[in-house]
Amino acid sequence: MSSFDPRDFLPYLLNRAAEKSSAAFQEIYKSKYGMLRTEWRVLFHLGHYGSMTARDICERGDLHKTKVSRAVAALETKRFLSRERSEEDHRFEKLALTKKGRLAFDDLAEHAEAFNAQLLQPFSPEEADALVTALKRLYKDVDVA
Amino acid sequence: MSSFDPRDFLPYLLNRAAEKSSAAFQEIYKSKYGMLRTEWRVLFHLGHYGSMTARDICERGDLHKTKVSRAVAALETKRFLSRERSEEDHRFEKLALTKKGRLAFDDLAEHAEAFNAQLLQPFSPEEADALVTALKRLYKDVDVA
DNA sequence: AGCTATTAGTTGAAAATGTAACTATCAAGC
DNA sequence: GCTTGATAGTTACATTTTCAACTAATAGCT
Repeated sequence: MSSFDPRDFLPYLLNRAAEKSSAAFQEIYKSKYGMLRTEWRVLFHLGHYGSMTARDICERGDLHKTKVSRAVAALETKRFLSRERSEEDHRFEKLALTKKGRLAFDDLAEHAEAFNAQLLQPFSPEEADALVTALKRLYKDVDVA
Repeated sequence: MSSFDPRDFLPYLLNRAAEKSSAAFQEIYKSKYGMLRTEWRVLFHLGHYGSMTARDICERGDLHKTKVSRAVAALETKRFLSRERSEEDHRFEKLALTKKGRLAFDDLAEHAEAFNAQLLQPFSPEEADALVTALKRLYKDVDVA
């Protein structure tokens, strides 16, 4: 038929690659730690950047606050993180990984790095770099009124 | 903290870009035709490749059959497509766009192409090409046991 | 022909997500 | 110090998605 191929449609290509790679990696944190996607993301942010508030995670991770709220609650129940109300401003709560959370993060971060490397393996360093840069740029530029 | 940055994690970068670009484009088919994401995808496949079965759409579009089943039902209700049982094999049904469906597709395909071009605008033709190729390759390579 | 395995597609229940409304706390202006 | 408005986070409800079980039809083996 006519027109341009749906399989060259960027949102479609992105979704496909995102979904498949996320699903593949999910196997790991799901089977080892019973985590959901959002929980894994929250864990990763806390592990990498250290203690912060839910709001920070929303911003940094581009996650909706309800998602984060639920993920935090779940992670707390499973004892991967703990909360502490801020003294100065009682609306905030500082989130921090527990020892268990830290261990899980250390383990998963290694897996993540290896997984990432594996994904990028077919590409040259320059290609890999270009891809990452392009994805970031794409994200930034989307307003497209 | 330590380890590699969660924001360089490819599944995350992909998800982010996918979600944002899909959401942006969704505005169009949602407001104009009241379609959902999966419905739009089904429409696009049928419009571009012509009549086919639900199964074909699943394969080509990498969509789960329940998603397609429901999207097809919804599109049929809205009179964007019609079904016809195959004579030879009664398990199959051939799906085809109605006139209304065809009009919607023609319109949306134009929008899609423009949207795609806009997404790729910040990139040089070579970069754009490299990106598309990389996304396809990425998708293909993911098994990563 | 008759039994078993596959395949196309649907459906129901459980899980996840998104939207919007809500609570609680703080800030600012008056 | 009181009112209005913002902000952090939660919750309720509707919509979607996923998973697994299901129907219906065909294929293949004996």
